[in-house]
Order: sequence, then C-alpha cells, then structure tokens
Amino acid sequence: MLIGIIAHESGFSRDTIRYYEKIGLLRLPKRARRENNYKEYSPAILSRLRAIKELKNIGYTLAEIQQVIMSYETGGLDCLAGKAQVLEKVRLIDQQITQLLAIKQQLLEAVVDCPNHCKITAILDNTLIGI
Amino acid sequence: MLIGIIAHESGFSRDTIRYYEKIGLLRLPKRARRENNYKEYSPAILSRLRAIKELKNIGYTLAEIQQVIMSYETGGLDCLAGKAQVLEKVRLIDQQITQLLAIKQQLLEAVVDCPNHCKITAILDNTLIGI
DNA sequence: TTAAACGGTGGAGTATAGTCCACTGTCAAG
DNA sequence: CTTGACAGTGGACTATACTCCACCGTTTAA
Repeated sequence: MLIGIIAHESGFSRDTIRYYEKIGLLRLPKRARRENNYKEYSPAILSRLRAIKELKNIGYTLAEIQQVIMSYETGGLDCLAGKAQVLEKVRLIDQQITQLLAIKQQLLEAVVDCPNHCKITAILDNTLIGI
Repeated sequence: MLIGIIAHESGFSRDTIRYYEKIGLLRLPKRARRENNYKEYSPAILSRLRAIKELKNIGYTLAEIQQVIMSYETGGLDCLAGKAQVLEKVRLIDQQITQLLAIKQQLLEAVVDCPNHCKITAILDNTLIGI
C-alpha cells in the first residue's frame, strides 16, 4: 500500500506518518520500495499505526508508545512491570477524576451560591440535582 | 511575598511564574514593587497559582485557564450568560470524567481480562498481530 | 567586607508533535 | 502530450510550555 492509502486508513496525515518514520516510531524494511522509489507500506504498518492511535487516545506520549511497543515486541509486557505500568496509569486517571470532581463542585457552588438568584438558578437546581 | 516564597508555596518555578506574568496569565499591580524593585506578590496571586495548578492537572491548557479565570473575574458568574458558561464547563468536566472512566475501564480490562497478558497487550494483540 | 543567595530583565534554547513548503519525480486520464 | 494527483526529500516553521543563561543589582550572614 502507498502512503495515501495508509494515511486514509489510519487517520494520520502523510506528514505525520513520515514524521513517525523519521523519529523511528515506524520502521520500514529497507526493501520496502517499489521500483519507482515509492514506499510500500505493509498491513503490519497499518496495524501499528492503529495501535499508535489507540495508545495516543489513552494519553500516551509518542515516547511512551515507542517504549510500550518495544516492550511488547520483546515480550516484555507479559511481566509484572507491565502491569505496574498500567496500574500507575489507572492511579493517575483516578487522581484526575478526583480533581475534576472537586472543580465541578466548586463551579456548582459558585453558580448556586450566587446572591442574585435569577431564574436560571431554578433551572440549574433542577438540572444539576444529583450531580 | 517575594517570588521565592511564592514559587515554593505554589510549586511552580520562578521561571514559570515569570513566564506566566509574561503571557498575562498573572498580572501584578503596577505598584506591586518594593523600593528595591523586587516584586511583591499578594496572597491572591498565590491562590491564583494554586487554581492554575489544579486546572493544569485536569488537562486545561494555559489559554483555557486564562479564559476560565477571566470569566470568573469579570463577574461572569453573576449573570445568566455566566451561569450558562459554568454549566457548559460542568458539562465538559462530566464528559472528561466519562472518558477517563472509559479509559480506566479499558486499562483494567486489559490488565485483568487477559490471563497471562497485561496492559495494552489486549490492544496490541488486536492491532499488532503479524508484526 | 565579601561571598552566597536572592531578585530583575532580556533573550536564547528545549521538548513535543507535528505542519508546511519548495522542488522534484511518477503515473493515469483525457 | 500535457495536466493533475500523488510520491519523495530536506528543511523551515508553528504552538505550547517551559527552562536556562548572562548579566546585573540587593540582601544577608559569616
């Protein structure tokens, strides 16, 4: 497959894919060229890009993704350290949620406590119950 | 308070605090100088920095933080539009929490579900097969 | 008194993650 | 046979959010 297809299928731009190649996140076999010098991307590369996309969505940096994929390829993820890594991530997420809840609480208090009770307060009281 | 104290209390470096001043995220009164030209930071500034830290932790960019604080300070909270804005913010926070919970779920499943594998292995197994 | 520690300013440099551009080569349709 | 879409390369540029440095003045403790 040529880069246009890969870009379309993966959802990354050509430039981004080339950027990933440049930083070594994607490695093409040396022979992965057609006679006209166009790069030939394997389905494996596409899979990898999809994995990268998912990992990015979870909030991993490219460096972390590189690590994770490397660990995976060397079988490193079947170990305790791998699990510890995920659990750490979960811990961070919990922290974030806690903070979000705190901020939300503050915001709601700011809305409800507001001295000038306009009509909206009633609406808010109804819509925000249980939050 | 001088910048050293503020830095220590807020957890930001001096450079970062000065950077925030430069981009206008922090605004000192013109008269907030001692006779020796040292800047005098008020407790309000410290509060603001703590707010910034919290907002940063939950993933806001400095630009967003600037917006949020501005809305807050212009008394936006006392009027209808202000309340709508807060509500919108609350909605976004809820969205974020939902997303975080989903991610956490995925991560936990990745760890717990696969008997021998951990973490991302689930994602990777699905996307990287054949690499 | 003098040296460390702190403060101020301006400007350069860093890291991350791309994005854009110029210039060139290739291919397929009309 | 030309035109447009696509491919390749190298390098410049962007935004975000700092971080560091040089060079200067001030304060404080030995």
